[in-house]
This record gives sequence, C-alpha cells and structure tokens, in this order.
Amino acid sequence: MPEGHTIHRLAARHRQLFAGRPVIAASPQGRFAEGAARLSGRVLHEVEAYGKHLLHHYEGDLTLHIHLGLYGRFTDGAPPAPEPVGQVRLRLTGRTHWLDLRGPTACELFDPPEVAALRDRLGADPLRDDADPAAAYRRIGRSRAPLAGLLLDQSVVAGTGLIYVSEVLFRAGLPPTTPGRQLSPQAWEELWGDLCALMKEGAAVGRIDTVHAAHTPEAMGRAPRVDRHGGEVYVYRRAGQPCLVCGTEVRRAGLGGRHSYWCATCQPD
DNA sequence: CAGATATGACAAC
DNA sequence: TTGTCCTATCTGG
Repeated sequence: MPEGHTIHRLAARHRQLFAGRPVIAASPQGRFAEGAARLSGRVLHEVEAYGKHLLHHYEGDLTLHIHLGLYGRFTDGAPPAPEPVGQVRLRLTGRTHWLDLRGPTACELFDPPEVAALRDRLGADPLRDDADPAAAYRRIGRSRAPLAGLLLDQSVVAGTGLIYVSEVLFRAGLPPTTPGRQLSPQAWEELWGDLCALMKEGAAVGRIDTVHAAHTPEAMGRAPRVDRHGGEVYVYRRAGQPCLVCGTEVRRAGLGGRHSYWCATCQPD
C-alpha cells in the first residue's frame, strides 16, 4: 500500500522499534539469505525514507535498501514471532519486536556510493525537509509532457503515486493532460503546497483523505465510501461514478502506462 | 478454485 | 508501448 506517506510512517516505526541496537536478520524464503547474513548482528543506526524508498543505515556503512513496489508489505509484532507464513523475504528480530518483509520490488544492500546515487536520481519529496520544489519546477515548467506523468516521475517528485497525483490535480482543477509548461510558477507553488499538506496528513493519519470538509459524506448527505485503500477521495478509482462535487461521471484513461482519473467538468481543459 | 486486480518500476522492443 | 517481476487479496463461478 505504498505511496510515500506509507514509507515515511514505516521509517518512523522501524526507527522506534529497532534503532540503536543490534538486530538479527534472516531470510526464511531464502532469496535474501546472503544479505541477511551480512546484516545480522549489526547495530541499526538510523532509518530514513526518501520518496518510496526505505533505507536502514547499519553500522559499518552498510545500508539496507527496500522498495515495496506494488505488492510489498511489512508486518511486525512483539515476540514470539509466528512461524513464517508465505514468502518472507526478510525477518528482522530486535530486543522487543520482530519485522517481516514480503514481496518487495527491491531488498538489497547498498554501500555509500550506491546510497548517494539513489539520492541523486530522486526528485523533491514533499515529506522531507530537504526537498527542492524549485528544482522540480525547472523540469515541469519546460516540459510538454502531461502533468500527471511528470508528478509520477520519481526523479521530479519523489513519493507521489497514482492516488496523490490524481487527487491533487482534481483539487487544483487541472486535467491530468495539462502540459507541464502550462503551469505558472504560482500554480506550481500552490500545487506543491497542497501536495505537502495532503501527504503530511496522510503520513500522520496512515490513510489518504483528500476530500475538503465541504464535500465530506456528512456535508453532502451521502454514505461514507470505504475503499480498499481506506480513505475518502474525489476521483481515484471512481471511474463511472458521479463526481462528489458536480455529479459528472468520473473518467479514466490510460496515460503513460498508468491510469488517470479526472472529472472533465471540475478539471476543464 | 481460477482469474482478476493492486497505491510501482524497469527492461526490452 | 508491452511484458515481467512478485505476493496477497478480492471476485465470481
């Protein structure tokens, strides 16, 4: 369930549970056996999220790099750890908790140059203090590519996924096909500010809510919508359903290999 | 049960 | 643009 807010939450969780002490690492599934062996017994110094990437920095300049991709997920708990069920790529055990990782796109060990290379190829992360939104606008403002694609490009903005991009464009009243260079610096400033606010709230709460108070189920006199991703949203995965604001049928179209959702009335060309 | 689906990313055409 | 990775969960029969 990973957009950037989830990864930042996981970073805080892992820091709290494991940082400052040695951990035991194992790969019950076997696919990360070598890495787990190298890791095992080291002290976890710091945990960091960068966009959708999670980094565990261990003693001896060894960093565990994890990207959950579409399917990856973590579970944790207090001992005793359950018998591994399914494909557990990595199990960490600390003093007070265990942690299981399944189905990640990436689970690998990085040395410092590899960590630096990762940072270098990632764009502005709305959840990081060191984000550089001006650099992102330099890419966006001179591109003819659709805004949705630019915002999903992790080298432009890091941590945004389909939900946040669809929703922030709805809130800005911009269709996903808007050419990047059509966005004024002021419009970018607002978009970036909204993205930061939405994702910070998402990271704090643990779900994605993007619907303004005026359009909540209570305010509009409708039933709350419970979706698998667990929040109230305007357009994401609502194709064919009425727009929460104007009633127009929400549309969906393929855009750069991903789906894009929008209301043609609230987000006119 | 088989089949479809999923908030992602990358390689190969 | 298409296919592949990889795992769990939800759907329909």
